[in-house]
Amino acid sequence: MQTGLIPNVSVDCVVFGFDLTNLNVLLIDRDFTKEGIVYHDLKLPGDLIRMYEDLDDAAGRILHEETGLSNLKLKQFRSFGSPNRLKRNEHDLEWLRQNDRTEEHIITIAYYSLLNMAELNSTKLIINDNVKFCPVNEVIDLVMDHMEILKGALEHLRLELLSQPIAFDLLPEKFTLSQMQKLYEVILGKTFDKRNFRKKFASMKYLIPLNEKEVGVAHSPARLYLFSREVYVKIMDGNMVNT
Amino acid sequence: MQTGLIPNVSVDCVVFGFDLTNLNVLLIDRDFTKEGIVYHDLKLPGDLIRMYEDLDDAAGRILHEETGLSNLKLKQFRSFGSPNRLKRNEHDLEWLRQNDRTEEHIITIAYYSLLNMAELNSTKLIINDNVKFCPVNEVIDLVMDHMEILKGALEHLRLELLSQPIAFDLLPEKFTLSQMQKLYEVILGKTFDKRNFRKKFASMKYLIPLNEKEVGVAHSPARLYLFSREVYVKIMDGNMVNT
DNA sequence: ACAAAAGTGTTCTTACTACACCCATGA
DNA sequence: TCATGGGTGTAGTAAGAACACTTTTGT
Repeated sequence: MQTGLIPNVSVDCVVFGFDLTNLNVLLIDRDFTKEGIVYHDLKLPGDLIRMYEDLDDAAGRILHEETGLSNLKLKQFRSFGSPNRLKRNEHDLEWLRQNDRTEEHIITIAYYSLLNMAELNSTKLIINDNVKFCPVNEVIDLVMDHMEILKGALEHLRLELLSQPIAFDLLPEKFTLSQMQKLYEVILGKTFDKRNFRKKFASMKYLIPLNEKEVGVAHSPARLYLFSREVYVKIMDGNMVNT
Repeated sequence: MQTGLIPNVSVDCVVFGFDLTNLNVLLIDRDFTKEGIVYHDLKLPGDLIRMYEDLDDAAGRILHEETGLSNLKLKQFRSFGSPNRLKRNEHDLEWLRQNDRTEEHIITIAYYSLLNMAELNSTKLIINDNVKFCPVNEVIDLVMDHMEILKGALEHLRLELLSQPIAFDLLPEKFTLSQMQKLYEVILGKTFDKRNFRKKFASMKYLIPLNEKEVGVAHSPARLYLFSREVYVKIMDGNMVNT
């Protein structure tokens, strides 16, 4: 009974973060030397899973090991198993050669996760200095098929945003409606009418207005809101038709 | 360079079929003898994939090998990788023991596919007589975690039905609106008002009414319709806001 | 005083809901 | 002639889209 790594199965994690301006994704620098020149290719956090390890557990463990982040909700969204997915360009081939891994066929299960960057420093820590958030729309090239995985995650994120209350995982605990609108605009890539946007969400009972206002802004401070998951769940249970 | 099977990665296929009355799923009889008694456990089509084989290709190949069906659109919908997913009950354990596979940890990529049973006999063939369609709501027990996979596929099917034109993959080429309504009712598990249902779909330009009627029914024959994927694509392209 | 964003209503159009009867056909 | 499903319209309600100005605050 072997208990090492499974050589053909990995997980990769797409961690999105919102800094109230841009949508960002967590990337790792894969250092790589060829003919004396150091290249800094970027990859998603991810690695082979262990024998007898649950997929979701593996995703959490690997993300923690590579970045220091923990307690994130990770959700599987797709698998990638093309036999040449590791060999997209010359850098990939060279890296595989140097690590003696040119004959590999690895199937990866891709996960995605959402995190609010505004509260990152206080509660969560990123350990390695080769780990960083990059604005999604500035990411133009990643290692292997990681660009495709990122695109898949984005697509998935857009669909989820329209049907699930996931915006609040990307926002600070207390947020303004303008911040929320900005989030929707950045992710969906279009603008919304302010009045219609506010009217729509004002009708949602799980958005709790606080008697508190923004501080430190150079204009009229906006009201802060809170997302109540309890209220959300209550409403959804009521809507359930299927027993 | 080994080119055999990957021992830790499989695909499983959930093939749904509609016979104008029930939603069915394709199952395979896993014969299994214990203490002289033959058990007929049911499983989904599925097997280990080959080294250097694409996941989608593997799903098509394995489904063809086990059932004879070919040219189905297979779509990946989720992975299952719990370390004890193969050992759900005593039958599973005994089967694994007899096949000397008790130490396995297999990650499976689950696929689903839709097929119209009315035209099955003429264009597609099922080769093995241990393969059969069973009404989904009569399936109460499957091998290993296949029940969970089936439930996941059903959930996925319901969501897709509400947002994609997949009903037509389950219907004959020419169909009546009542057949279509029946399909929606069976899959979504609720009934619809006939007038509202017809009004809604009458407004969809990609449903082409024919000057043709049902034959061989013991009542007033209904008009037949056709789904035009060209028109559907044209309409969707027009709606695209994202460039 | 000015710059920057907060906040607020009305009208129109479109989609969904509820609901009941007569008609055409084959047996 | 009867049983079976085919086929049809209206009125009410709810949700989304378009559209512009005044107020508050910090600098």
